[in-house]
Amino acid sequence: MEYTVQKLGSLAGISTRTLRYYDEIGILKPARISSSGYRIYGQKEVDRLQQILFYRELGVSLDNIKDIVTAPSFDGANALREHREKLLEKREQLDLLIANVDKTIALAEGRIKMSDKEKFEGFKQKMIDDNEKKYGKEIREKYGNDTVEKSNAKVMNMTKEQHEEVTALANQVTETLAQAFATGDPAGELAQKAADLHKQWLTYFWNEYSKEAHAGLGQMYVDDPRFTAYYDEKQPGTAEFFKDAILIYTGMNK
Amino acid sequence: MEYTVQKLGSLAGISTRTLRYYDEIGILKPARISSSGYRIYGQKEVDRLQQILFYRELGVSLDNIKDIVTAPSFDGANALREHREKLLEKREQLDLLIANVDKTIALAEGRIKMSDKEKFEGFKQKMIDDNEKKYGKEIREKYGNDTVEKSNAKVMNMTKEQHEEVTALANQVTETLAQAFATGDPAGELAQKAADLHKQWLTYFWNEYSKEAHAGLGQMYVDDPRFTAYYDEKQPGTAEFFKDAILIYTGMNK
DNA sequence: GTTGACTTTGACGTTACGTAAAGGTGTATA
DNA sequence: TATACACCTTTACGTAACGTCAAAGTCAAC
Repeated sequence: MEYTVQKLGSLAGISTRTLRYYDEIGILKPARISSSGYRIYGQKEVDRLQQILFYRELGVSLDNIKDIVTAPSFDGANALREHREKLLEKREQLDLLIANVDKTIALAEGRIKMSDKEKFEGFKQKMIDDNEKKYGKEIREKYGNDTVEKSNAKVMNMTKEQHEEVTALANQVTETLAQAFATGDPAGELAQKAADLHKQWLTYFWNEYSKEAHAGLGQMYVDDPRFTAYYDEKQPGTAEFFKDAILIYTGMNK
Repeated sequence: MEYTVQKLGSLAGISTRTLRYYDEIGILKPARISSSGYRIYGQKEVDRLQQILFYRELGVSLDNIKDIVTAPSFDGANALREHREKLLEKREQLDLLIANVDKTIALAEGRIKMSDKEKFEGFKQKMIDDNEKKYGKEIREKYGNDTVEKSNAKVMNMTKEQHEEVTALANQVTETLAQAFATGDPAGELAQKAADLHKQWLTYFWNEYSKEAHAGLGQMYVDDPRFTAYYDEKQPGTAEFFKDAILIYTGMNK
């Protein structure tokens, strides 16, 4: 399939001027020029434009995009995976912002108070950078959880301290579970510790704890696809593993 | 609390030049000018800057932001709610992009094929607009679910058709449940229909269906805070209601 | 009283295009 | 065959939201 500027433009949702500009700065040159001087784009160019728009969406400068897509060692699949990572980060940033808006609405309605510093949380990339320095890459996963928990805290009307404890516990569960999964033994010390942390976490939400309900929840982690996806995101099989660990922990594994 | 340019700048994560620019275009003027000509900002200015950055984050031009925040009839709380709506939309757009990246990775690995048109899905606001026209506002909720299901489909290695069926079913469950909740009767026709649709949905993921497991899952929707938050998002109490409906449906309500 | 970190007002530079001007091309229709 | 009209071209200036100097005044501390 061959495209002129307008055809490619409307396909990709961008202006013809943009395509000419991309030609000008050498980021996307047409496959060939027709006898009358028209720009003609082909399959390769379509794919490349897709790449360019991906990165543009992320806020990467065209200059940098140029480096990325023209690098001879350009590994498409790998670049996409990195790209995906960045999109996920951006979504987390967005979640923070949304949480901030929720808070601000509550503030406007006089339900809570906010410090000046808090008012800018979510805007600042800085915050995330700081966390990255402290905890390294895995903080991203945590932040995802954090955001989820934050929204839960809202539903649960938790105090700030309670919420922090709960978040810390949830992180510990995730970490311990990941370590435990590496051992492969659901009856092992780590797996049992994960189950115990999970119990502690649950007591924040349950009025009374029972082994049966805990075991049931473990089973559910395998039965409900949403949960399976949640736990298996990093390591497929984690949900199943966790279920086994909880069944052993609660003594319901007969 | 009073702030100079740098103090306010570092608080909000922006440059001093930006603050001076905002003064210049009349979007954020300092509370007063010190005897030596320094810009001094107060509480009102902090709050206003927060508003400005909110809208900036959304991609609103400073010109439009000016109209928004200087309007005498400016309803802060309402503006925030609209803002929140837009952020949620933006997140959905992001989810689309992520889905697209996932697809493209699959493409790169030769697992699927994609049309040129599909390659630009997620970039184009147009698509979302089209859907809005067709289905109205509630599409947003659906899209949220859709995205969730999409990621699950990936985990489950579904075919495209299966995925579509599952998504449709999930939407029906949500809709029927919402209608049923309005009746207030978990034993009523609508609630029982929701439970039945939920069963159908589950059979896509479960190898064998049992009333006990289904009832257990219903109970879990109340016990696990993440699920409660999920179902209660639109209407608090929905999770509890759904649990009751499922217990009645499965005959396990004794 | 002199650093050094702060502030001020210009003023020009930058990115990623938008927009208009002036003109050539392709093809359907009168 | 003319002409209408939607397409294409290059050239060039305009723009938004700042970044980045430069030159000069201010403030607190040693």
